[in-house]
Amino acid sequence: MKNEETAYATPVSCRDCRMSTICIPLSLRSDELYKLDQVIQRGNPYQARTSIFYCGDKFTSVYAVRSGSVKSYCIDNEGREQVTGFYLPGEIFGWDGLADNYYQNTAVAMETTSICEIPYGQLELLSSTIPSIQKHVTKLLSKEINSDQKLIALLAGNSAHQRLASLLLSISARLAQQKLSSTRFRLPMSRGEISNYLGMTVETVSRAFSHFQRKKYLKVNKKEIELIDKHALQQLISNPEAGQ
Amino acid sequence: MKNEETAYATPVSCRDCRMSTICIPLSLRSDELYKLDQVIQRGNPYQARTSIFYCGDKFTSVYAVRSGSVKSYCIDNEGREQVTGFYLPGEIFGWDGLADNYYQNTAVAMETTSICEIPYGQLELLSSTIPSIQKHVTKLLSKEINSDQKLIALLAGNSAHQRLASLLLSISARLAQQKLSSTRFRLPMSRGEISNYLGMTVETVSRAFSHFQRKKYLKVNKKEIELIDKHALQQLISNPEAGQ
DNA sequence: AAATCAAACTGATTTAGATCAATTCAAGGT
DNA sequence: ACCTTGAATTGATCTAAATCAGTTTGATTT
Repeated sequence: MKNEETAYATPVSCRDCRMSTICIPLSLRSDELYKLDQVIQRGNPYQARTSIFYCGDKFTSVYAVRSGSVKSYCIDNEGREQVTGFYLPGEIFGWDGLADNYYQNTAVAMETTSICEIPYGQLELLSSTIPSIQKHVTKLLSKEINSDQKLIALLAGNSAHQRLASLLLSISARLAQQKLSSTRFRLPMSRGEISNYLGMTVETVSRAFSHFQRKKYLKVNKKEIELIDKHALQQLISNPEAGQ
Repeated sequence: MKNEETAYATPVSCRDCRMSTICIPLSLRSDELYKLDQVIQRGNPYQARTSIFYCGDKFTSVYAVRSGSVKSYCIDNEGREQVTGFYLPGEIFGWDGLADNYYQNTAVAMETTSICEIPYGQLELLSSTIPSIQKHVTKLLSKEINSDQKLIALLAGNSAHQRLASLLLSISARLAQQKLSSTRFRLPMSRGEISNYLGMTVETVSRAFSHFQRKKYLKVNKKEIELIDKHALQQLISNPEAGQ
């Protein structure tokens, strides 16, 4: 049995979890919180490269990343893997299984990752008696739509440099939300996963990193990133001429 | 006052509407259907190029396309229009406003279009007493996620020819769902809107159409399309070498 | 009917990013 | 310590699609 008192131990309840503002509505009364708490499953951490669910599995739950990170991907028409999303701490994935009761993507831990499983049937039951939970679930779904549409716009309308800059700033902002450093971080994904997600090749990703480093926008060392000039990266996105 | 008896008149109730299997859960009891019916607004048709809502407007409603078609777009970082979706009869749009109560996109009628407005506040109220409506709403949101993710995969992993072929087959399949011809149809959008949506230029779209026509996959005459060899187009998507 | 204007198509040229190829580097395994 | 393996980087070349530059067509106005 693991020691529940240590910093990295699985929290006993949602109340102890620093993700709670994401997972649960802020306005939950304590008796309601208790009910939600009973529903959430806190399993052992997933090792790197292990799947949380597979494309085609029956939909049972949505999942919240507590620590670590997850990628979701599907197999495209040509039989190749296509990355469709990266999920960082505080983010919820698995909604894609809801429409027709089977997951449309495979979800894989990119590193050692601990995850809360939220069985959807029970969440639905809870929703029907606690309206604020229902509202929150709907908002989470809508947020996933918004972020997917931002990615669509990014892929359809931007250059390779702009896409990578966007991804880095997005990761930075999402880490900031979790009160983690927004300027120094370790990318959980490989160059190959980045390039696949952004619709380009590994070589182009690598060259873009080198370019940004030469321009002193950031420092790269393999997966370690230090953002030095976020403003310049922002400029690059809103004006492709910026910086040469 | 318009004649409600003619084929193109606004239906008096959801029961008369051939879109009803999309808008409402199939299992609705007649008293429940009556309640939903009371909530839905059936306004006058929108003329081509008129907006249903603007990006930044306060979120009030979601909308179902009854006839005609709608595009949604946002203004990207460089100030240019970026098309994020096309909506055909039977499809529902406007979910993007749900997350933070303001629409993230502008929705524009691409031709004369009649639309049912579903005020979200009232839909929410109805959902809380009729669980099957709640379930249906959640499924619609999840479907939007699935189709957005398919587009992400398309944009990130496919060539210009493959993207156009995918769009054509997607439109074909969606028309078929509405019992309309899946082989002969009129594209509601311009070449410019297609190219923007698919992340390419008008010239490339035009050349792709010409190529498909030379290959006898289809016949094009401006916006009129006749799909001759759907199988070949399908092949092209799953195997880029197919047909040279 | 002539003039205007925008959408669509086509050809010539350029280029961003893909592909091909080689090297470096770190992590495990024996 | 040495070998193997895979990820990442860098360079050289190639190509799909962008850009630039007309031309054609059809719709709208006068």
